[in-house]
Amino acid sequence: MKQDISTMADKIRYVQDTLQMINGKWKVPILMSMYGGKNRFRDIQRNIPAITTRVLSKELKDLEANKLVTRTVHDGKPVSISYTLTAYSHTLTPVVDEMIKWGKQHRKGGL
Amino acid sequence: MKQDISTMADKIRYVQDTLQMINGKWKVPILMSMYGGKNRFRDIQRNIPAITTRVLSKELKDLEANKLVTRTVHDGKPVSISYTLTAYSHTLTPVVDEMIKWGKQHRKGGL
DNA sequence: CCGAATCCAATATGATACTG
DNA sequence: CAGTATCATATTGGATTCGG
Repeated sequence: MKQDISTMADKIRYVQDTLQMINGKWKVPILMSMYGGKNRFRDIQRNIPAITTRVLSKELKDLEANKLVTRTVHDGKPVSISYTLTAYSHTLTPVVDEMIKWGKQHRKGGL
Repeated sequence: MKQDISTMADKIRYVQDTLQMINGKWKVPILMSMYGGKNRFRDIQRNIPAITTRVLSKELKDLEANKLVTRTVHDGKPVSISYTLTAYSHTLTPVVDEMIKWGKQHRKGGL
């Protein structure tokens, strides 16, 4: 078995890289709400309490720029637009799952 | 084996709770840099590239308010002050470890 | 050394209204 | 429905200085 020879400074840099991808209050919740498949803007918004269209719009653009979501325009009358998670975004699942676990066990509001 | 019956809305709330504890660019790196034991302000600052005293001061207060770190004043001439992690802060280890792993595998700068 | 105080810039978030 | 535009506030981050 190999041991982890990363220095603490390395680890801090890794974490900072991760944080840059999912920074802010909204990105992880948005990704979570999209797990099902195709998602329309309005549906995502309904799934995230209290997010405004302005913020959601900006966050979706960030996520797209980071290759975590894909935006697709479906022609038709009227055109519909859907957002889907990329395969890449699924690599974040272990991180997100640990965050869910922690929040569940330690939330202040009680169970 | 029990299944997880949390709804997506629940999970989103859990994650939001977690995010509130570790929000921002600095809290997780600060916690990581403190793993060794007692830490003085100046040492923590040295471990986190580019953090200023103002930010570190504020973040340490937040972390203290959230019971993740303890501030101790050691009498003497001159007095010295140390920060240590609480037992509670160690419950975040799985989250932090996953963030390290992800950052290590996906960082843009290459290995 | 350990911060607090001050000043300021940059981002993030929010409320509301509006367009195609 | 899927956003954009505008305005306002809040939070964060940074530079510098200063006191115990």
